[in-house]
Amino acid sequence: MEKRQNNSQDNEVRKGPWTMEEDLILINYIANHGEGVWNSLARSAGLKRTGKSCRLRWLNYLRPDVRRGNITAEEELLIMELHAKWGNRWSKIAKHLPGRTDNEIKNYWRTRIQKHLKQAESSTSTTTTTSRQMSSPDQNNHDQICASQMSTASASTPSTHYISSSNNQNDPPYLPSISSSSYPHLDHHHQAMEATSYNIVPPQMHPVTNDHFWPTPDEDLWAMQLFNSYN
DNA sequence: AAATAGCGCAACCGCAGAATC
DNA sequence: GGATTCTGCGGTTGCGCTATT
Repeated sequence: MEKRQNNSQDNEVRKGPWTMEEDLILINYIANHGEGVWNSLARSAGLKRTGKSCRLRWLNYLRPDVRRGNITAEEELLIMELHAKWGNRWSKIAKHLPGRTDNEIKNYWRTRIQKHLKQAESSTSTTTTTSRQMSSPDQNNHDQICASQMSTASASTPSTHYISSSNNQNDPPYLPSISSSSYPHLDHHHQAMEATSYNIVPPQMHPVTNDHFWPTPDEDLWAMQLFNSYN
């Protein structure tokens, strides 16, 4: 079936890194109208981006409950555990790691865990498992590797069940957490800003994750505060 | 100090399934 | 019921930063 390109691609469509102005437009628009219907959102907001691009930017980067900063040991364990169970179902795995995005987990897996597994493999195994299986994992082999890694990891790390996973699978736990390191990631791209310029209620320490978070779950408020802080 | 390699991550792409017309 | 559009997912790429030579 021939798929037509999105309407928002009919005109000139911007690609590449998002600018501060684009971020602000998107944040402000979502604060006022909510998210969803991304193609029309992109058009209505006046963004020269595809709906897909807007969605990705929002979900992976701008959303107020996105947790930034290092993956903790507990999170890593959980990722390995869930990956052993489900394979590369990153979005499914991400639902059990509040504030982490599927993209982040996927990247983390590919850049860190896979590397560690590879190293462990090369030091402990001279047999049949090939590096190709790691770079393009066959699911069964992959799960076996993960499972063996899990047993190793569990031996050295207390097998705590991290994060209060929601009882309801369809209702992922909401932690309105923004780690303090989310400042630098914005600064990195938008040099004009400094953390102190946000003028937002200071973050508190989350009792479970030991991460910083804002006590209000009000995303719109967060977005509006952020928006106002630019002006 | 310059060149290069490696790494991390944001963003893009293609595809499949769902939703809508 | 078929065509079209939208959404979400997993895989991949490319760029910027850092470490190493």
